[in-house]
Amino acid sequence: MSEDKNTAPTHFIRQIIAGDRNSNRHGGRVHTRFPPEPNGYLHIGHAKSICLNFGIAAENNGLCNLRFDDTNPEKEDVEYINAIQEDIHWLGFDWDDRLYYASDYFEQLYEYAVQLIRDGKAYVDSLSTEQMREYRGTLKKPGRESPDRNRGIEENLDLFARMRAGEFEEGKYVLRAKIDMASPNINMRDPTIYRIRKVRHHRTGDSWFIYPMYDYTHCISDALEGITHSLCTLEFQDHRPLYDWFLDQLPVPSHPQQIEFARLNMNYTVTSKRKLNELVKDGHVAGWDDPRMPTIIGMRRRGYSPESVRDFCERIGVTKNDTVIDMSVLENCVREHLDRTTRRVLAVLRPLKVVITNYPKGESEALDAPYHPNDPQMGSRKLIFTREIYIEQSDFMEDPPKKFFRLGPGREVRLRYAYFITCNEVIKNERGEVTELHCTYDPATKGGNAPDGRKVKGTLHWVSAEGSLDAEVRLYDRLFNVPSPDLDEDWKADLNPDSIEVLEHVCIEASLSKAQPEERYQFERQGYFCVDRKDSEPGKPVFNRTVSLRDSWAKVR
RNA sequence: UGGGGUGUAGCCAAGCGGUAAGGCACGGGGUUUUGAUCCCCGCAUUCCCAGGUUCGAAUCCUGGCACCCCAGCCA
Repeated sequence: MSEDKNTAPTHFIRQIIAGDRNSNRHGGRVHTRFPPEPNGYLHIGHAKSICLNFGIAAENNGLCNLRFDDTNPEKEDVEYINAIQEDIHWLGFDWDDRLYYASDYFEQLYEYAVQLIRDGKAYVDSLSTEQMREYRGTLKKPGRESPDRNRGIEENLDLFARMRAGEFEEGKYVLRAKIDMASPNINMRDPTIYRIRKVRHHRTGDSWFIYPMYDYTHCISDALEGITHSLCTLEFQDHRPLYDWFLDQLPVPSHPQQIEFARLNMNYTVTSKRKLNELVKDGHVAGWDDPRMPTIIGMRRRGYSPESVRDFCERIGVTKNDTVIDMSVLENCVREHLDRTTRRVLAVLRPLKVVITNYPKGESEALDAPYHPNDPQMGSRKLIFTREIYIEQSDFMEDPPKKFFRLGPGREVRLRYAYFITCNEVIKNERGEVTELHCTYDPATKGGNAPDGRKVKGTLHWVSAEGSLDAEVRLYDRLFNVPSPDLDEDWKADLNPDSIEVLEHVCIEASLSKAQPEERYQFERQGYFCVDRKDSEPGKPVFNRTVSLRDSWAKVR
């Protein structure tokens, strides 16, 4: 988080709440809720809502509930209920003992519905879906009243009870609120509040044959929980009159205020549960936690820190504007946090053997290497230097172009924290591929400093060829706590940079480098989350040694 | 004349009648044992447009224009 905010960051919701506390509205309380439907995994868009809801509550000494909006059993599953809770915790928020389910209120909701019927404010309708659409009118033309609209109260009561009892097939009847078929707001044209669904519910099992609709359920759930500020996205603005209508008709314990804000859109990123679901179901990705996914768990696997995501949500602000956040904002948050919190290690992914010809055979020495270039507090570890080492293949060019700063024939570079070395001989195989380099080192440059003050343009990562490579690479596992392949057997094969596992290792360090967008992205294809690396032009090497975040992202197949 | 929203830089975003914050991106320079980090400097005479009110307008008024959302027995 950027704690150096000199000006108090603000947005219209914070202002509204400050005003409400000031005027003692809701008794000065602030109580929010995060209400996901358990029909998929949480993504970056939800993170915005989570940070907003839990954040607003914390800032105002209030509370934030977690409530599963589980009114549509057809799409929902316990798998999601568990995953969602883990994701919220990972992000750093907690609802204490305030975990609720809309389904907890089914009985109460039913009683309220009966009350609406008694009051003549709801009726059982037998119109089919198609008929109802027809009767609803259009955006510009008012709707017509259903023939069932004036059914007697007793008959409505009887029918509704029998709907609950499961006497009717799906679609036979619905319960509708009796409001205004001519309303310019289509949501007010006698919205459906209960439908018959003979589907097993993940929590209530087979005890219900009817399920309440969102509009009816959400406002009442909020009211029952004593929510003061019900924050939701812009598309629900038109539903607010309905939200208020239900609460005005019923003897609910409180009347929360609904406040809408714009949902998050990010370029190159799909924030649609439906589409993400499709990617998983159709096998385009390995799962919800595939590192390419913009899900919380996907970002987590990529090595993003929760602090970064929270910072991102703070930086993008909260407004009613339709916006598309540039991905670079998120990436900057990740880089910024990782840069100051992660320990560095040296790594070689595609090894090229280097023999230090003037280094005594069989000898080795331990060199001190700090874990962070700018933070001595992080300590250091010893690197074992030997006659044979590996460097990154891309750190050597036999015929280097002018802007290439690294190793080449006759060139001198620094091995980080070790010595200056000069390349004297290039060994090739039958196919003409470089397989080994013969270099000499300057013993006077131990630690990487030249006593005579001479400079080198490049500083290379390296790793001893004698066993310590594993040790150094393995540091990633311990440092970043991510699963990794077994590097013992054949580390060369396992270090295939096209594999997701390596990607995860690389991501950490990778996140620290910037990249040119043009080089990195290809765009969303057909609305899918599908980002590929645009191949760099043949013969035009990419000099930035650190694999970039976006490269990594794209390299996964 | 359906209804509901929104227009401040390439992308976000403060601003709430007193003379355009900040971040990302970008460009230039410096430090550097990661081509990283870090540090400087630059980046809207103008706020969708046009009128009006005012000593003074991004802020108030009038009229336009553009974009987004709504016709599930989804949420």
